[in-house]
Amino acid sequence: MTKSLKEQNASPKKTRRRSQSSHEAILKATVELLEEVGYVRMSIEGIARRAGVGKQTIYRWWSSKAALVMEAYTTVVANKFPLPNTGKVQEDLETIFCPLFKVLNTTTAGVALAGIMTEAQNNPELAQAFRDQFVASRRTTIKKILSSGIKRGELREDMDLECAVDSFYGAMWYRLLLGHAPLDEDFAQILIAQLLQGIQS
Amino acid sequence: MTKSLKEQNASPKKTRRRSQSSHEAILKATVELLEEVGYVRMSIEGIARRAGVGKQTIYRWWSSKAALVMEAYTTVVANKFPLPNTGKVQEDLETIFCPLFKVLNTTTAGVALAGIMTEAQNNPELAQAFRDQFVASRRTTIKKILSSGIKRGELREDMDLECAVDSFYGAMWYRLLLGHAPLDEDFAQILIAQLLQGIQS
Amino acid sequence: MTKSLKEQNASPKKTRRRSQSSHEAILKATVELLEEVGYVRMSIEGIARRAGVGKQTIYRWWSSKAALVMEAYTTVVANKFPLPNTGKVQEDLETIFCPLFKVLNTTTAGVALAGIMTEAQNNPELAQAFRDQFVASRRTTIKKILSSGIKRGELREDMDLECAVDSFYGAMWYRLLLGHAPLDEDFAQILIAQLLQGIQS
Amino acid sequence: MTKSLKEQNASPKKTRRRSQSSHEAILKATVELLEEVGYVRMSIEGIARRAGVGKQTIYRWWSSKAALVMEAYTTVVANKFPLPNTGKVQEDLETIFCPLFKVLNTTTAGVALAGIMTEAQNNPELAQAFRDQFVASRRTTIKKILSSGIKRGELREDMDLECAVDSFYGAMWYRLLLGHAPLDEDFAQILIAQLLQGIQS
DNA sequence: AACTAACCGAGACGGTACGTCTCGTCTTCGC
DNA sequence: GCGAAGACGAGACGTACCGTCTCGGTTAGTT
Repeated sequence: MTKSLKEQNASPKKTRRRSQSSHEAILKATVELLEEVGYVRMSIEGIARRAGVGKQTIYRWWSSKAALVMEAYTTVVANKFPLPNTGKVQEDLETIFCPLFKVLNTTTAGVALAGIMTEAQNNPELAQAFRDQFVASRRTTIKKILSSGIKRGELREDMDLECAVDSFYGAMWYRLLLGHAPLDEDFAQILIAQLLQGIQS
Repeated sequence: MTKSLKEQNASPKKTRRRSQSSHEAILKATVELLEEVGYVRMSIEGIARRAGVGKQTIYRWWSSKAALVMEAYTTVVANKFPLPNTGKVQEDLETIFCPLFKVLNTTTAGVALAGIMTEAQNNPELAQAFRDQFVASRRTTIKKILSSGIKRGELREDMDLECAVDSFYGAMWYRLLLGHAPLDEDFAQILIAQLLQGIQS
Repeated sequence: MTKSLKEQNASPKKTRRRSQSSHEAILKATVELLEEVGYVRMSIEGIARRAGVGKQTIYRWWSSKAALVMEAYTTVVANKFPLPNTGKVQEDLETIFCPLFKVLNTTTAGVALAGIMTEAQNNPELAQAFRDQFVASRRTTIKKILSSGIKRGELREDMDLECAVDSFYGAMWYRLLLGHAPLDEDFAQILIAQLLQGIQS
Repeated sequence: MTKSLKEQNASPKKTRRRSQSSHEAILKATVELLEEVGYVRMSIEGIARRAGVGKQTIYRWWSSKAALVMEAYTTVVANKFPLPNTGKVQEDLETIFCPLFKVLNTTTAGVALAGIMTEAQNNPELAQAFRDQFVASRRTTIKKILSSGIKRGELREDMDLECAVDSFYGAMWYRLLLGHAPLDEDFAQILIAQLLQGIQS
């Protein structure tokens, strides 16, 4: 995600273009530092130093630390979990959430996402971008699965889709941010089962 | 929440004690600034300035900005919602969550909680304190309600209590932090109904 | 006197250079504050505030408050009193010391020098710099005058040059620092006369 | 030197008097810390800590760090060098200055004196006390020796006493504070000889 | 082949806030 | 009522980064 969505410069400019090597060095340094020191301890100055790059080169292309992190992780996390949506609802959901929880649990992706959410609390522009570019597509995936389930008659017609999606992702974020209990595959299965069946006897 | 739990000095110490007026002025300034500028823009220096207090007096009694905010809001939010737990499960849950969502939605309490969660991402000590002193008691309340429901035969015996609690509070935090949809009383009711009944047809 | 003597970078560096206006504003603020509040009451923060400059800009170029004061006064006091050394010893010495005492007496130069000497007591690096860059050249001037006097036969061959110089400057510093008696031109004349002739009958 | 000269309470009050042991512990801690960390690095807080005494107990009886140091050293240095004044001027002066230079050179007395002089630059009250209670008596001693010399015909009648004293003590302080050359007994002898005879051929 | 932007690294700049330190005063309690 | 203990308001310390702003130097496309 670069500085602006309006970057699609209608007129393909004539002069020197963005340095590919700097771009990569910056993203690499970002990922490394995120692992090493965590989100808030990671500074733009530190990234520039590590990447062997001028600060301005970072500010030129990204609007904030979080935008940087978002670019670094968006593609990685994004396209790893393609849409199944072909079998039963429960299986489809497990196909999505089990590996997702595992990745958040065992890599720095969790810290990165938590960092973005953190910064979004005080950066409305980033919050918007995060919702639009990252969260929305993942929510849509779940909604499609649930919608298919409704069509197939597996799920109630009167259910609240948004609320259901919030239940899944809410529980995930809650454990990710609060850390009071493990965010593992077992949890994914129980969560899915329990929401599908309800807890009423 | 002061710096240590051991403050209940069984031996009433001999020297000058904590200044009551400073203590109050600091908490007051904290609440005011939180409303005015938000969590991250609020600085310890600013609080000290506003409270007419030396910085050291803040550092002496609180370990971080978040600890300060936590003390300022813990009591306020905490004891406003006493345990109902006398009727049906659904009613009890609504008695808890409807006013809670409303408060988070319409006052600065939501921003404050989000700030604490934010800082907890990089302050393990605070994270622990937040879980132990704030989150735990609220989770316990819900667990009691659900347990009573199980005893009364309203809820399944084989349900996962922790997972159920995560579903409720997870959805709440998710909307609080991400802000993609309103955290209102309607949402509380739908969330409760849907989790109780499940979404399966 | 900037942070290093090696600043005469034979290779004219490439990046943004030191801001001339900031440099001047800092020296100006230093001199002003020295007059207004005295050496120890003068703080780096205060200088930065007065000069409209970031603290880091001061720390970048000077290692201490004293180094700052030294730069501010070195040139001023230094080159005002060129070497006479052409007539009789007594006249030459008076040409040096009379205006020097007057300046120390009637301007803030005295306070500044006292401040440097003060800080030098606890800053060996500064003490060295002060001796090398400030004191030494003034002592050398006097030694040249006295040496010429010896060659011309005006002064004894067996005199101790160092000790003689200490007698002149020692008396000056003593009155400057202790303030028990005026450091004026009369004193300069008596001091010179008395040391030249001795006090023995 | 205690806080006030008016402390000689004509009416020996009935209530608790100054604690002798605290008084001594404070002076002892002062001397120790002066040796260990030097004048400016020594703080009132540190002295109180070392002496096992409340800060207020120090502030009650001394007006500043320098006043403390002055009391600690005044008696020590003061009465060690009794007035000779019985032989020839040169011998008398050497009897005074040789051991004095040696003490300043080889003990912490030099650092202590330098510290007092340092603080006096920014504490007029202390400066006055230092001149009156410490410097004056030492100057008087020298003046008496010189006066005797004049009476005996050893020294010129038209000499400037003040200026002569400044020459001796000035050179001493100059070497003590600047440290450009040793302040030893050889220097004392040369200084005395040279000032007595003059440097003119 | 020369021109000419834009981009690059480097890092100085005015600032804010950090968390620590010490100051000199104020308050409490025990002896 | 003195003295230890230490909390208090104050404010400077030196550091870390912020985001902006020059600097030359280095690339690419045009021309």
